[in-house]
Amino acid sequence: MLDIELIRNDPERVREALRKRNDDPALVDEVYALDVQRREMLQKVETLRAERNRVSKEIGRMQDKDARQARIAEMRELGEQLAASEEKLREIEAAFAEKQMWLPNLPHESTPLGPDESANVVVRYWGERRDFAAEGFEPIPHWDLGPELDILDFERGVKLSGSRFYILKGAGARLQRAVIFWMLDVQTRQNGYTEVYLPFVVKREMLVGAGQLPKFENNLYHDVEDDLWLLPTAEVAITNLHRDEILTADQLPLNYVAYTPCFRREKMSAGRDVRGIKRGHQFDKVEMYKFTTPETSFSELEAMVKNAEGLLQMLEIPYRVVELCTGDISFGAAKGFDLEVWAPGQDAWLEVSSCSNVTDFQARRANIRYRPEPGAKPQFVHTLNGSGLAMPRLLIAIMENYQQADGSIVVPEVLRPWMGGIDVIRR
RNA sequence: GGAGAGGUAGCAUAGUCCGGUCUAAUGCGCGCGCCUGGAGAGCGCGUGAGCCGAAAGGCUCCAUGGGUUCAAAUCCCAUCCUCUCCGCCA
Repeated sequence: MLDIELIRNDPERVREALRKRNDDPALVDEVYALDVQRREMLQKVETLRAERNRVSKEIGRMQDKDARQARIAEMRELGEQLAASEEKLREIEAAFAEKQMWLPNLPHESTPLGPDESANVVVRYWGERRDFAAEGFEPIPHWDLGPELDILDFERGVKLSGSRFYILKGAGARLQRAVIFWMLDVQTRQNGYTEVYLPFVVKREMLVGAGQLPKFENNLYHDVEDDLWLLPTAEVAITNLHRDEILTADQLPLNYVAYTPCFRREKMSAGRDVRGIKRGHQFDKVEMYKFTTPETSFSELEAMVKNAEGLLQMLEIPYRVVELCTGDISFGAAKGFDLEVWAPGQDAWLEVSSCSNVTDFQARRANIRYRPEPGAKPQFVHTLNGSGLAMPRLLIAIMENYQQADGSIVVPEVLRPWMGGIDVIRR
């Protein structure tokens, strides 16, 4: 959500932000017009309410029966007028609130300008890509490696739940568990995050607060009976942890890390990434999240990216860091970086992390504030989220980067304490 | 799931029976000041959030949503949540 003052005072700046995102700037004017209507009607309603309040108190003190009855009759009439105006105000406010929820965050000035992902900027590469030619074999993709090793089962996943579901088996399931446990340990012990275990379903308002609703409704799984929604990312739950709270400055920054499964319908991506486990309806993720002051959010974003990079460095998997352009940053983000790992079996870069500074966008929606100092007026916090890291893709990268000529997979050194003695996954 | 009790501004409580200076009180906490060599204690003052308005000022919020009424923390209905007991259960 944007500050309505900004739309009132500098609508052109907001229109420009939408253009940079490749969105239609007309939305700004619709919101603006509704705001004007809303304030007009609000003043009308409040004037009537003030009158009613004043006279009602008077009636309470009146002794003269007839005069009292006359006043009551007057107020009865005023009450009807008021009810009609209130009804109109409710309608306008609902329309205003809904429209406003479709406005994305303003991109930060440092975010590169561009219409889509082709304008993203690779800011650095890390690690040497393995020279398979020199080793004398062709790397194969995980969708061949996995079934061959009997650690990945596509058919039975589809049997249970339909397309885009799969089964991890034996050392494959264990490897995923090892990666998750290891990442949580690094995040909590070395990077200063507090682990939280969260509900995997949340109420509708939480999705609105985090920015997934109303715009991305078609990507979410939803239990109609109880109006509970499956998390598309832990970010949704963590954002709302401090909903409607006023934090103190010395509590910030708050750093959270959570492991959750994530559920996405992916209807928009039908036909994309159909091979393998890169894009499924269910995946596991360890998510980093920060609540910060406005002054520190951009430096905290850098720190968060470094935290995610550290994991890949310890795993010794080559990756690159991509600075997202205005047309590719997420709906709520002002600035964002993706981490992409090298997947030699497919000769492709896979996104395993996206780190965003959402500034006060979610904080406004979820009403998360802090008091800069005792007695000061509450202000919105800044929030940041980033994967640290996302599962099946990291698993893909491990499988494909650590594969050997005989089709076995070496377990990365750092994961071995969780692998129960398995150093090499072989048939 | 059943029975009972409850949800009031950071926390704890009063107010609800019987609608009207409740414009929501009190204690704790917190902030500022006095006092002190310094701190504590003590004393004094202050202290919810949001919205509209150029300002004066006004409006909203007593779990949530409806309703009754000139007027609702207070009365009525529904829902949610918490606690106690019972039942069931991993």
